[in-house]
Amino acid sequence: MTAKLCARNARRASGVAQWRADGHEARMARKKNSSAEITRPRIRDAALRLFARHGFAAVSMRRIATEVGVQVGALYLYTPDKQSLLFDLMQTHMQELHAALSALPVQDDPLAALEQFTRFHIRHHRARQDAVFISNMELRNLEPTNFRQIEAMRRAYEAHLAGILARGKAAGQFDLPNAKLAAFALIAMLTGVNTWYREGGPLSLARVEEIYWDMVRKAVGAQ
Amino acid sequence: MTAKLCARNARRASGVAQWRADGHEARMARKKNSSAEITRPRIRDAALRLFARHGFAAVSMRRIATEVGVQVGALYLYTPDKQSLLFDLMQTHMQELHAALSALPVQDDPLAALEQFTRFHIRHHRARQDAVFISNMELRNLEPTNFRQIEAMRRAYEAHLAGILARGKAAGQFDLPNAKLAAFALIAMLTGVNTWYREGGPLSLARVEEIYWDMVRKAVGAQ
DNA sequence: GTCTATAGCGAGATAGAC
DNA sequence: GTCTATCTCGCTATAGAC
Repeated sequence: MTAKLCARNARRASGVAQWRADGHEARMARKKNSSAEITRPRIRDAALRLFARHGFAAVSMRRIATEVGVQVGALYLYTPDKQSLLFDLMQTHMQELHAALSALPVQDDPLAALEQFTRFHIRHHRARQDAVFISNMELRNLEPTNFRQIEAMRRAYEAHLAGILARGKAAGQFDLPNAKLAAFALIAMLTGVNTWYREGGPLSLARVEEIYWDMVRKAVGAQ
Repeated sequence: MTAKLCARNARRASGVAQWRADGHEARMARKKNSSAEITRPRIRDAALRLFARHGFAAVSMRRIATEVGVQVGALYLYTPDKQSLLFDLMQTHMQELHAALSALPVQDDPLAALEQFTRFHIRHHRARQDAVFISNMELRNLEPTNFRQIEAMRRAYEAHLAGILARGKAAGQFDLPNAKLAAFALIAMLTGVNTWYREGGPLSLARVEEIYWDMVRKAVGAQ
């Protein structure tokens, strides 16, 4: 009984601390709906991290709830079920990826477009390691309808790169046997950075970008 | 009751068929220990396929048993627990990978060695898609001791390629900023073939080998 | 909006009959 | 070597109090 009360108090205290960290006045935590506005992103953050670390099937709703600091029943105020939570995370990730890609300046020159894509891919994926990991690993845990939606967004992303490569090939700037395969190969190569790169290692991300861009440029036979 | 007997008979019949397929006389199925010699590999095969398709955490021992055609208790004659079954599959895969790599003829020329490695990697991994998938995806489900062993074998494989690249760089045959990163990049790229290649597609595996070797050769700045 | 409590199910693993 | 039966546990999801 005593232990349970202590846990509650600790949870509430950390909730207030979070509000302060977000730059709000502490008293705003009392406003209507304020706890929901806190809890929803905290559930998403906890699920993202736990799914990435242990895998969707290995993480229980109880564990997510514990991480957030609520009881398991409270999670179902924010998601109808566990599957929807996974789909929501993956869909949001893919939507952000496409939005960020669309926000890049248009490059008429295929070589400039390829360099921009290469650097963008490394930076964007590096900054979202957990979401990338989940989106690559948990496709098989999506129900068919959900799978098709995510898969379509993946294909569109690959097609974007394949388009750049095809343009460069048509213009005689790239020397490529097959633009589509090259797109697959390059994306696999670039996403692979996430498997070994660690903050604080011997190489800066800027240096990694240079090294990978060097390999990409050569691989497509540019110049 | 009737249904259960039917299932049993079907199981036994298929067991005998397996023996025939292996080139043994049908009556050898009666020999001492013969069922164990059948059941063990069938458990491994079923686990390999199910883990690859649905993920380690999502596959129950009951499901593996059903696939093999035995009751769940029988699995524990062959593995002390589920974790050991996963580790055994991954360890066997890595050991076979190293054995196959060691069996390749020695190539003094770095370019010849790189071409041999590229073609070997694509072919070997393509022929073992389920084991490769598991070995890449289920590392996080290994207990720490098991993880360290598998991880060491992975690093040794990467180091082999990095060694080829470093030799070629030292000899002035390759133009590379960083041999170790190039090894990571090339392995990610080559393993990626498994994510899209399907038997019966428009490209033969031999053609895929050519296309990827073309990209690898250019990426390392050979010649 | 969150809690407590629980329904209903399936998991991993083991014991003992045959 | 395999089966049947079972122990014990943890899971997803829901109901109803506050």
